[in-house]
Amino acid sequence: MAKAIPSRSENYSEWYNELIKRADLAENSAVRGCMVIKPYGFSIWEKMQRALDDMFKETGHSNAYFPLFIPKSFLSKEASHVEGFAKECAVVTHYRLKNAEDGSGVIVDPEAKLEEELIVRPTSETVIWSSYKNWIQSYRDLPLLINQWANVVRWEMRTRIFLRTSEFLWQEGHTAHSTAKEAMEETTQMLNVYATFAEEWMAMPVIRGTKTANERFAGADDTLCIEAMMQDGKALQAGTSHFLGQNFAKAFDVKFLTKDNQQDYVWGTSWGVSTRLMGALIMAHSDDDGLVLPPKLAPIQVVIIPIFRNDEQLAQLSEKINPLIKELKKVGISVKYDTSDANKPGWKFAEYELRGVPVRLAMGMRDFENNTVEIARRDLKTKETISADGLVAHIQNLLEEIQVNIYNKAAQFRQEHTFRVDTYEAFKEQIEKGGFLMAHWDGTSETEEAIKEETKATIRCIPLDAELEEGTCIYSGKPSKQRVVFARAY
RNA sequence: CGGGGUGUAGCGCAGCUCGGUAGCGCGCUACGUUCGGGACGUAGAGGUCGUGGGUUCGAAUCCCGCCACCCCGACCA
Repeated sequence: MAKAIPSRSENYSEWYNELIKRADLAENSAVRGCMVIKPYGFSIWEKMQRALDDMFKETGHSNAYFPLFIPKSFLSKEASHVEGFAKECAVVTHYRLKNAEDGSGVIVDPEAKLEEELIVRPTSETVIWSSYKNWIQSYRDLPLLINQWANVVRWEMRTRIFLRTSEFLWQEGHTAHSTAKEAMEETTQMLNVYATFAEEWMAMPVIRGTKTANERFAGADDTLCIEAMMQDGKALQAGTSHFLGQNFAKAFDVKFLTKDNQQDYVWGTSWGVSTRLMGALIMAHSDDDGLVLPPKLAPIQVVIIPIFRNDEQLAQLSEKINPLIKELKKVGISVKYDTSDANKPGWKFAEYELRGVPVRLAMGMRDFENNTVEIARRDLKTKETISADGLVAHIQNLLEEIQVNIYNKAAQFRQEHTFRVDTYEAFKEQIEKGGFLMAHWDGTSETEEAIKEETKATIRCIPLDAELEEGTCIYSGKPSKQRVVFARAY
């Protein structure tokens, strides 16, 4: 029974939703806009967490945990921050339920109203800086380099599983420094950590850039980001790193004594990536047959499928396969040996393809006698029969090759869908076909707004590594010194 | 918040126009035959038809209300 998922070209968002369901990554929950991340999906997230967490530790950060609830008064201390988040906050007003008198169930106990309402964190700058005030006295306490893994809630009007859910999981780094320069360096460093993670682990090329004032984080002086291209040509912001200046230090009165005994406000950064990366991973590589996972993040890197008619045959095959599994595990490769007789091999082939397992081995009696094994790779959907000798090294190489190949494929796709446009006419025509549009912009919010209004495209970022080039703004004709990245975005 | 759609077995759906005691496919259970690209046979199990009310001898079906979810837009990571 070939139960194909909808194709990308037919209906991209249906393909995305159906793939998530069928690959057993996640499902919608009883609560609108929230998701249940299922074990297979969560194990991918755990792999992401592990890799990122190691990188944070290597760059000197420590994990801590701050509370889910934020006193309402905290949120109003930093003016632009409130403005950015006020519209999407969940508010706790009561602390008790009781049985309804008419027996219709439980109701909120009106007697149990909170003195001060609590906000479910949309992000934690405010609680964290209120703690930092007590933690920091002198330049000797700096830099303070903290990260937390947490859930946050942003009451979104329209949600999309993994990409924009009302509750999501993320990490948020919050650091404090004695100089602006050092804080800016931290901001850049963490952006580079994200870019490295995206490219080396997720096999997803990204553009590093600066956000325009319109797209900047509420409360930041500067926001850096990595932007990736999805297979429908839309942009996805995959991570952000903010230079907070002294904004939160001033709002929460976080001062320190400098070496020469002067009081000064500390300089801050914050940076985060979320379960949105799961959406990015799916949309960057997967195809009409299902998920395609980079080996470095695949929960199962190799699946082994025995082809047998009876228990004796399975036992024979297992005699060969079990030692192989041991060897693979010894070199750190995760293996699944699917001996279930509930489904036929063909069913299993399709199932593991749907789940994006990078390498599949199949061994039947024919192979057993010839000392061979059939090896198939998910990224290219090719297979060959090879000798069972030296398999471990072969698989190691193959996994590395697949990791590189899917990166290259994504990079090539991005290159083929990136266009330099020099007139607004060309811009409007090309934006309908999707992709990144490299165009000159006069640097004003008005122009950006107008283009967004007319074309739904936004400036994804001002690339950090772009060459300077004199030109004129496609919209206003005013002078511009470099091209910026325009795209329609998730 | 606007526009569209959907709620019937675990999942996907038909039945509703024209009211008569609920059906198909997948999945599930048992047994047998199968097993190198989503097998087949036989026998089973499984449903307050989203919810509240109304009309009627009788409602999944007709009428009124409510709720939930999905998709498309406006807001955002």
